[in-house]
Order: sequence, then C-alpha cells, then structure tokens
Amino acid sequence: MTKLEQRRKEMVTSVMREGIYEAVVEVLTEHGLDGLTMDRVAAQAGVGKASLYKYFANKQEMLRFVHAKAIEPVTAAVQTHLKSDIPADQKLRAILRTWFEHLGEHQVLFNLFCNDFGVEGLLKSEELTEQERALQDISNVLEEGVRSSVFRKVDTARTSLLIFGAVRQLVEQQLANDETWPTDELTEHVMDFFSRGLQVR
Amino acid sequence: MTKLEQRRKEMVTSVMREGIYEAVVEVLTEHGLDGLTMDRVAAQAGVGKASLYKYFANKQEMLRFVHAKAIEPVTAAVQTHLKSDIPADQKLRAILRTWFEHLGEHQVLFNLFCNDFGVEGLLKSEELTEQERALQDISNVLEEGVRSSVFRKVDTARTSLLIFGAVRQLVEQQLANDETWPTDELTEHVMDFFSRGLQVR
Amino acid sequence: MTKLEQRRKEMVTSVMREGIYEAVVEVLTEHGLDGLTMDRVAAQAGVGKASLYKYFANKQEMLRFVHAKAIEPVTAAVQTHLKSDIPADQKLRAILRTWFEHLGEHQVLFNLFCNDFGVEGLLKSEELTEQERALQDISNVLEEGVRSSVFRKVDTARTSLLIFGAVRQLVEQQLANDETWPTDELTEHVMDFFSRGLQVR
Amino acid sequence: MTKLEQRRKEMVTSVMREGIYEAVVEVLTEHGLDGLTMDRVAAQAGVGKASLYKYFANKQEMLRFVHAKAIEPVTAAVQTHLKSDIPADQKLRAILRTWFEHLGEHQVLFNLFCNDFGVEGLLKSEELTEQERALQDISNVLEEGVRSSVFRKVDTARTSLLIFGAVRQLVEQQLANDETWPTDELTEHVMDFFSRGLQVR
DNA sequence: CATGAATGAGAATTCATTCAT
DNA sequence: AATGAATGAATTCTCATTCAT
Repeated sequence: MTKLEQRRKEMVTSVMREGIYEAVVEVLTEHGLDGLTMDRVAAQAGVGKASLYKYFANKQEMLRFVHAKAIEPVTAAVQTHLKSDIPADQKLRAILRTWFEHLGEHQVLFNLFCNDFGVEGLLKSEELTEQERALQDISNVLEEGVRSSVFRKVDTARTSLLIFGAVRQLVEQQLANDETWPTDELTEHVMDFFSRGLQVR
Repeated sequence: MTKLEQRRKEMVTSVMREGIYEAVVEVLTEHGLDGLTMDRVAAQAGVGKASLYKYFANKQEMLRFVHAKAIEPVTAAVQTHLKSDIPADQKLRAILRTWFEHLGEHQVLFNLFCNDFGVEGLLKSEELTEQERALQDISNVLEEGVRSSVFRKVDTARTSLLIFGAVRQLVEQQLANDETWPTDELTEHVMDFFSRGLQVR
Repeated sequence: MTKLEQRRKEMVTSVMREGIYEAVVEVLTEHGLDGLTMDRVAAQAGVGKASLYKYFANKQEMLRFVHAKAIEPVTAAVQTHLKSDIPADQKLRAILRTWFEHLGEHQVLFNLFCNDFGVEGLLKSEELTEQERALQDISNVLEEGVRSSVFRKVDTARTSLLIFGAVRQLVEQQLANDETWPTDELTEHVMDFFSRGLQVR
Repeated sequence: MTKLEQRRKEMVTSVMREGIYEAVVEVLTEHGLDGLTMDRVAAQAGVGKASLYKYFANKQEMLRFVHAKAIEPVTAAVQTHLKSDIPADQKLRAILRTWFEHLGEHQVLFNLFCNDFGVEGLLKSEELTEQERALQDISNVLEEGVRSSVFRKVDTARTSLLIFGAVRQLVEQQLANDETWPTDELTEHVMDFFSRGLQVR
C-alpha cells in the first residue's frame, strides 16, 4: 500500500514536472529567457504559482531540470554512437547527425544546450557543462581517429572546438531564419568540409 | 549661430555618449549583463541618472549604441582588409587575425558581438546583425577565392557559417577559461585546418 | 452507543491534540516561532496537514491550546502551594521555586508563558493571561502575608509586579545564556533580596 | 556649493528617515511587529514602497534605525546620571526615574527596548543589546554603592537582573492596561521597596 | 475519515523611467 | 540644463487554509 501510494505519488510528480517542463519551453519560446517568470510558467502550465514550488525548490532548480531533460536524449544518443564499433570518422558523422537532428527541433533547447552563457549560474559548477561534455566527446573521437590513422595528426582539443563551433553556428542559423535543412545533407556537408578543408584538389 | 549652437550640441552629445559607452563597458565588465543597471552606469559615468535619458531614449537604445561602437573598429579593420589587393586566402587570414585580436581583448564586447542571444531584442530587426555582416564578409572572400581558384568550389554561404562558428567558439573558449592564446599561432592553426581539413595527407 | 462513540471521539481528539502539542513544542524548539509552520507541525506529528484542522480551528487556536497545556503543570503546582497550610513567606518561596523549576526546563514554553508579546493576538483578550494569573497568585500571597504580619505593609499589586518581573528576568537570562542555575540557590537569593532589600544592616 | 548641497541632502535624508521612523512606530502600534510590512510603512509614511529602500538598505536596517532612535534619549540620559557626582542610591533612583519617564511613553518602543527577544537578528550581534547595556549600568551602580557602603553587599550581577526585571514588568503593566502612573511616585515606591525589602521593620 | 495537492493573498526587494527643482 | 528623488510594476518565494479523492 505504502509502496503503491509512493509509486503513484512519483508518477504524479513526474507528470507534473513534465507539464511544467513543457510550460517552461513554451514560455522560453515565446518570451525568451528574460521573459521566463514563474508567473508565466504557472499560467502556461495551468497551475497556481505556488504549486511550482511544490515540484521545484526554486527557479534555478526548475531550470536545471528543464536543461537536463532537454539534453538527455541527445546525450544518450551520442553516448551510444561513441561506444559503437565503427571507425572514428563514422562516429564523428553519427554524432554530428545526432546533433543536427535533435537540436534543430527546438530553438529554446538549443540555446540551453549551447549558450550556457546566458544561463550562468544555472548549473552546479561541479558538473560538466553540456558544452564541455560535447567538446570532450568530439575530442575523444578525434584522438581515436588520429590513433587509427583515420585522421591526420591534429591538435584534438582545438579542433574539437572548431567542429563544435561550426555545428553550433549552423544550427543557430537555421533557427534564426526559421529554416530547416535536411539533416543528411547538412551532415555530409560539414563532414566534407572538415575532411578536405578548402584546399584545391 | 544656430548652426554653431547645433554643432556644439552635437559635440557635447557625442562626447557624452562616448563617456556613457565607457561607463557601460566598465559596468558590464564588473557586474555582468544582469548587473547593468542605469544607476550603476550613471554613477560610473559620473552623471545624473536622468541625464542618461537625455542622450539615449532608453536602456535598449543605449545598449544598441554600445554594441555598435564596440564593433566599429573590428568592422572597420575588416573592411580595410576586404578592399585590399591581396589573394583571397590572405584576406581570410587577415580577417581571422583581426577578429582574434579584437575579440580577445574584451570578454564583454565579445559577448555583445556574438551572443545576440543574450541581448535578444537589443537590435532593431531591420538592421544587419554584426554577425550577419561578418558572415557576409567571409562569404564574399570565399566567393572571391573560389572565382580565383584559390579555394576549391564550396557552398560559400554555409562554409562561411562553419568558419565563423569555429572562430567564435575559439574566442569564447579563451574567454571562458581566462586564457589568451597568441594571435598569430591561433590564426595559422585555424587557417591550416581550414585549408587541409582532417584528410590524411 | 452514541454516548460511547462520543466518548471514543473525545479520547481520540484528546490524544491527537496532545500529539500535536508535542510536535509544536518540538518545532518551536528547533525552528523558533517564525519557523512554526503548519507543514512542519504536521510532519513532526506524523499526520496530514489537513488533519491539524480537524483538531484545531486554525493556527491560532492550536497555539492557544499549546500555551494552555504548557502552563498547566506550573499553574497546578502553584495552586497546590497556595492552598497549603504554611506561612505566607513559605508560600512565596514555594511558588518561586516552582517557577524556576518548570520554566527553566523549556525555553520555548517560557517564551510562550511570559512573552505574550511575541504571540500578540494569541490569547482571547477575555481570558486571563497566564501572567495575570501568576500576578494574582503572588498578590494573594502578599496580602495574606501582610494580614498575618509576615510581611510589612506593602502595595501588594505593585509588589507582585516587581517580584514577577524579577523572576521572569532571571529565567530569561539563564535561557539567553544557555545556563542553568541551581533552583534552590536562585530561590533563596531572590527571597533574600526581596526580604531585606538593599538596606545596609 | 557641493558642501551646501551635501548638507541639504543630509537634511532631507534625515527628515525622511524621521518620517519613516514615525510611520514605523505608528504601524507597530497599530498592527504589532508581525503586522509591520514595508507596504504599510510606506503607506503610513505617505511614500512609495520603493522609496523606503532609498533610505534604508532593507527592512532590518530600517528596524535597527528605529531601535537606535527610540533608545537614544534614554541611553543618553542614563549615561549622564551615571557620570554625575552623586551617591549610588541617588544614581539608581535617577536611572529608574529616567526609565519610567521615557519608557512609559510608547508601548512599541518599550517593546523594542526590552523584548529584544522578538526582534532577534535585529541587532548586529557584536553590539550590546540595550538590555545588556542597561543591566551593566545598574550593575555598575550597585558595585559603586557596595564599595561606598551605600548598599549592603549583594551579588551585583544577579541583583541588577532583579531590578531590571522588576522595572520592566512595571512599565509593561502600565502599557498593557493603558495606564500611566506618576513617575515620581513610581520611582519612590520602587526605590523604597528595593531598599527595605519585605522585611517587617 | 484522513490527507496531500493546490493556491490566493501577500512578503521583501529591484529597477527603468519620470519629474519637480 | 542637469539631476536626484520618487515610484509603479514586477519578481521570487512563502504559508495558512481548503477540497477532491
């Protein structure tokens, strides 16, 4: 009984948090990060303002949850690719495609993902920023590629910055212009560019 | 007389606006974007708070001015390079170096430059974002390079996004970690990478 | 049956109210008067928050009950002494000792007892404050003492104020400094002072 | 000019703070410490709520000011008596009279004076509570009196507690009942009692 | 019947903007 | 013409009380 009740409670909590999550996304989309007030979130979620505080200790915790939830599927997919047994260049391609796929969907989430800038103080300083994690993922793939001679010898740290930055910019661009480019084509384009550079021939 | 008075007024206005500009930069540096209150700006500038409204219609206008002014020298330098009579790859190199030089100096200005995100609503949507201008500059150089066979045939629009994003990320990284990498080395490294890509050989 | 049920209900009510009483004391001790929220009381008592309202009309009523219950044993003991068949000075001594004994135990209860200030609006204005009852008790003893020539002729009303105030202060002092002075010594000291005053000789 | 302006500003500030002080007293009188909201103070003072924060950093600072201002004249008068060149018993009498005079005026201020309890966190912990200062003052007088054989040998620390507590109670009583007893008579009565105690003869 | 979820009413605090001097 | 004082409108967060299950 107690167990059942507890499970039910967890379910309810979970459902509420998801509802709030969606409300936050909605408000973020409509009013931007600065316009994200607890009042608006409550209104959007269709609950009293005080109720938000039943599910999150404070605004920051709420944002942390949203951030985590938004990022989760991307991170998971990327980790899967990382562990798979394919050549480094295929891994890189897979990761890029994952990003383009997921990030292209929600402008808001993308901003949360990349511009940890605007969300300064959002994350517990101990934990890795999503950006940092992403950078490390690429870095690892690059190193693997260099070791296996799939890539030439490059400064993996900096190169991962270059790649991440490029992807970020492409996604931002799409969102800014409200366009959606075909994921595959995008992936190939980027892979092609990073493979061959600008060099003639 | 009327003319003279008008000119004097313009001078005064101009001087005041510059003073305010510096105050804003100072406050931004010290307290961040969230800590940028009109009170602090006025105090830093050494003028009355109400006076700020003599020179700018409101906070947003003030920020627009600061943004424009911060970007100005970079834009100017880049324009010079663009018009100079050197091969496209040299132009690209020159532009990159300019960015690394200027953007590396002030974190604050950099953020204003790139993260129009955090300053959403800052810019009149009609006018070109600095980012857009920068992208167009690169795009032009790329086109020129393709035409003159200095670069292989690439999608110049997208490639300029790639390049811009990469540079942006590098600068952000430096700032986030409070490091400063040698401009020349950085430029060469990036140029090298963009030229040859990851391809073995 | 109806009678039985009613009696059972009364029992249950009584037990619950005592449980809540203890919870309140616990919360008061741990979080102070400002930290006394219905949530905490419910949690501490191990009942649902709404249940509190089954046993008390509202927070104020609950506090009234706590107050009364906290005072009860002191009052009872004092009444016993009052009725006993000993000289007035012995009675006074006995009352003082009772106070020192009981009040010294729980800071929280003491505050409820004396500082009706902080709990303004707590007590129905009609009913006698505990303080008033105490004052009257002393006053009675003093009168008795004066009548029986154990004490000199004094203004009993005012003198009881003096005595009560002194005791109160002594107890407060102990609590404020987290000290505990021996009850006996304390009693004797006060009795001594009030008996002989400051007069030399 | 600057000096003049500064002086004017100080005057204005001072006047405003006094106005706010009176508003606070008014609100305290009417609604008690719990009912003391910034809203009410602002309304009572006839200024906007935000203005309060121009004159006090926060509610606590405001209360500190009120406390200090309320206490100031009493403290000053007492210090004068302490330094004067009269026998200890006269000093004690003078101090008591001062208290009765000043404290009898405003219930609210009296509570601030004595019940530092309810105002926990109000005072910077470093500084002496008014109560502590008062206690020390009496203690000093008692010691002086004992040294000069004006008083018999008593435990000055505890005796000062007794005396202070007694006075406090008397004042509280008056206020609770909205009475005002003649200061002189009150003083004499208390002094008489403290001198001779309850002892017959 | 017991209860936890929900919330309205309010609390302190902040800040861009206006205006009287 | 310059300015500091004033403030309305928000913002985050809290809690006694109610009500549907």
